[in-house]
Amino acid sequence: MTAVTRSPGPTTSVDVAEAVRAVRASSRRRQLLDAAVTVMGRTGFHQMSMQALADEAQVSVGLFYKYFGSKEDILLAAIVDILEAFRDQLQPAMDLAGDDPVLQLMAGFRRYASIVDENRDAVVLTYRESRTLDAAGRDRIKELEVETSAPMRSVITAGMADGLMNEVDADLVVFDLMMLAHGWALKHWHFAPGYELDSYVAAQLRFALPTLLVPDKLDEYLTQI
Amino acid sequence: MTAVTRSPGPTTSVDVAEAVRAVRASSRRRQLLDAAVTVMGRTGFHQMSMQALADEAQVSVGLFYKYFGSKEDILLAAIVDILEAFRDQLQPAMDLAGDDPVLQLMAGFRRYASIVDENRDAVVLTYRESRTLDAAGRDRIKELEVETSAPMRSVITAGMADGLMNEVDADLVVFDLMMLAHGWALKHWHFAPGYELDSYVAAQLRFALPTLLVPDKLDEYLTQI
Amino acid sequence: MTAVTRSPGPTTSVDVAEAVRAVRASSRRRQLLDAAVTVMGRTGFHQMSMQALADEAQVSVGLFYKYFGSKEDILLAAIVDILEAFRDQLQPAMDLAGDDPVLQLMAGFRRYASIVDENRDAVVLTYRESRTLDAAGRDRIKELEVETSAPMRSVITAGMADGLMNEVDADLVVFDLMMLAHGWALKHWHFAPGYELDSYVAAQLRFALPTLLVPDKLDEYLTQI
Amino acid sequence: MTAVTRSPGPTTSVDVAEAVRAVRASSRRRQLLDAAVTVMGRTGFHQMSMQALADEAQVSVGLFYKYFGSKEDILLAAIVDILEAFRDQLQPAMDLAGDDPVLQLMAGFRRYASIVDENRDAVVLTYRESRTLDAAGRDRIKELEVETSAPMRSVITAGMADGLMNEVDADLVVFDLMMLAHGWALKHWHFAPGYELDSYVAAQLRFALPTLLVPDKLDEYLTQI
DNA sequence: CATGAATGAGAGTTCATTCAT
DNA sequence: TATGAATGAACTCTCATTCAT
Repeated sequence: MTAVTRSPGPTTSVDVAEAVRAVRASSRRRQLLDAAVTVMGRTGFHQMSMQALADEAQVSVGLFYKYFGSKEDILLAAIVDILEAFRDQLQPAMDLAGDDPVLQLMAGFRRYASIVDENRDAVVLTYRESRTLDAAGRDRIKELEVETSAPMRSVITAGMADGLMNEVDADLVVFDLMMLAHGWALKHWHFAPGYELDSYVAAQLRFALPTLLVPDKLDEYLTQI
Repeated sequence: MTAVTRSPGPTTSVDVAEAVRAVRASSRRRQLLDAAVTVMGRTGFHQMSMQALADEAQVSVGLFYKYFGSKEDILLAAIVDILEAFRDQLQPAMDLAGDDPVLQLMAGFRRYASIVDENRDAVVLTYRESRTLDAAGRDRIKELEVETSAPMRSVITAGMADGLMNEVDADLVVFDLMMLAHGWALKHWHFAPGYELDSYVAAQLRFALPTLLVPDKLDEYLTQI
Repeated sequence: MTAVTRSPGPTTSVDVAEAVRAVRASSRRRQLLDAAVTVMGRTGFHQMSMQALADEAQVSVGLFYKYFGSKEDILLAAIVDILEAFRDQLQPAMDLAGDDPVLQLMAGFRRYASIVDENRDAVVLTYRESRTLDAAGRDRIKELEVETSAPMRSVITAGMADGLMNEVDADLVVFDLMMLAHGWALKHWHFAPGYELDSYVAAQLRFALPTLLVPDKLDEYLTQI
Repeated sequence: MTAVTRSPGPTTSVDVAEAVRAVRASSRRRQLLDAAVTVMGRTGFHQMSMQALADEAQVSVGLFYKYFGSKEDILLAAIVDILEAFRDQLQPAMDLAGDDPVLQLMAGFRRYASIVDENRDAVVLTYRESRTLDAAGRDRIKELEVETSAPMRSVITAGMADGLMNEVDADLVVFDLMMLAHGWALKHWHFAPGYELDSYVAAQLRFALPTLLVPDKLDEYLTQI
């Protein structure tokens, strides 16, 4: 399962051999990281032995130590990976929604939730294991989370400036939206029987939009959910 | 720190000596559990060694094994402890708020959030370590969480029946409210600089009430937050 | 094999229970250290696995880590142990030889060599493994070696002052004597077939004394070897 | 650092290309061996990883396995290398000293010490790591050491036969001289601050010659040191 | 009721060695 | 000839658990 959708990056291959090696190395890294997320999702970080991890990835234990400095490094890499996906994919998805701040916000939330859905294990991981990391790792995570929240926050600020949205605490609203999206992973045991991702997103938008929109605008958007 | 406010329980003290012993035993248990929550809050369950735990509680390692069957038992006890506090204290707090379902809901959320505040370590623990438990333990947790949600769910159902509240997905709303309350513990690093518990509760109520109330009722309640 | 002869130390047992525990602990430490020297003598420090060590000492691996911080600590303790034996037992042995500096020196060398003989493994260890230690450990060793050399150096200085001995480089002579004594352990494979400890000591004294004594005094002492 | 001065060996170059290859191979071998001695001198055999060794030699790990069968083989080769230098260079150096057995012995000791000086790391290695080798390797070392001692032993025997030297245990004296020369490497931390190689050699000759020479001959040679 | 010395299985990590390129 | 990615056995060290006192 290679859930994290990553941007390919420009390959200005000066040296072919080196490029090939780099690609192979990078795909190796992905393979290892994916295996790690899978196993951690199944058993948790601490219960995961390096041997079990190696078995899952179908490589030797030692190989992990060529790509990561330590077991904890693997955890950090896995968490940073998913958080970067959030950060990098939110703005583009919102841009596609046109100029309307409300529609942009809705698109942002929808994309956010779908990334959560594609990486449920990894999202749970960010909650479960961030305290496992050292201070530097934790700071990196918090930083990424704040960066991720930026596009949705600015669109709310813009909406308020335009008079489209009520005066709210934009920062709080954004973190609430992110938490509700995380809920799809965190409380999946509870929601999965009754919801699909789409219906969950729709329900949460119906929950959250009323605080943002004046009554007469609300209906207009609710029908578009 | 004995954060969990627990109901005293009926003391049918037939034999004084036995009662004293029971109390001491129970206070011992509390002492040990409090120490466990403290250490786990600091380092996490897996990083906590039984020796460190014994040092924190100022007793020997062996003593823990008189009160708990295993290290994992301690974790389960600590988590169940906090979840029982939620379950047992929500209804009473809501009863004190009178008959108005909206005011009851607000009181319930407020009480929920204040328990979260008093047991931030333990709440984070429920997110971090529930996967550590075996299936039976996890089921117990889920069960308690569902039980806890009952009072708030019924009051919303009642509010909708009375026409006081909009038609919403009551279950989803309750879980959302609980998640937002948990947010005070989970994202404390983000919210603590800008919020006190009271202002956090007020802000979240302003966020959540619009979805529940018809516009003309909304203002009336918002002023009471 | 408990080769290192150690001074018992005063036991002002205020608290009997504690004293008993202390004694037991100290004898444990000796037991573990003796096992370590034995195994290291057999296989060398790096080839010695902690499991093999535990097997030799007939205890569990974990127990070693209650008494020593790390494998390297065991090595340092073993080396320091033997070097302290040299340092502590040389002066007393020399004092027993009376006032004559030459006789004192001979007694010192004889005692030094007999400690070497009783701790051949440990002596070889000091040569083989001192580079294994960290800088602090190596410094401790050098310090002890210099301290050990003090009694023999002063007796030579005294002998020269009295006119009993020729003018020599006292420090060099002492280090030479120590190296020749070490030779009994280091080159045991070569000397053992032809020498007993006593004859080795005698031969080395015959080798070393001529440089120290004027010809007419020499014969007098050589007959006493 | 190519400290070991090695005899070129007979180059019966039938085929030039092959000779070139052989030379290159042999210089490769030297390069690898020198790197090994350097790293081992710095860190010890066991602490030296093949990767560190390859880095030092600026080649790949795999290449070492073209020239040596195993890591232990490298150690053996390094030790044998230095011991062969001793064995091969002692007799020629002594021959240059003329016919006088005493002067020959002095020249032998001086050469021996200077080889020690040029290969301090390697000499320490022979003490530190010989136990690391298997029985066959250890036997090879002992054999070489005995072979090395031969020229000095025969010159002493000759000296005694000529009546130039006192009756001594020739074998013991030679081993003592070698140990004292080794001391320049083994106790370099102690002697280096006060001695140069030359003054160390001189001091040790003043220490050792009195046992060999009758008093009236002694002065004559001491002035030539 | 309370202790803490002792256990030993299992963890993360390293590294000599191989082999396809 | 030379590389270095990959292996996996073996290592040191930790720590939950027990039990004699």
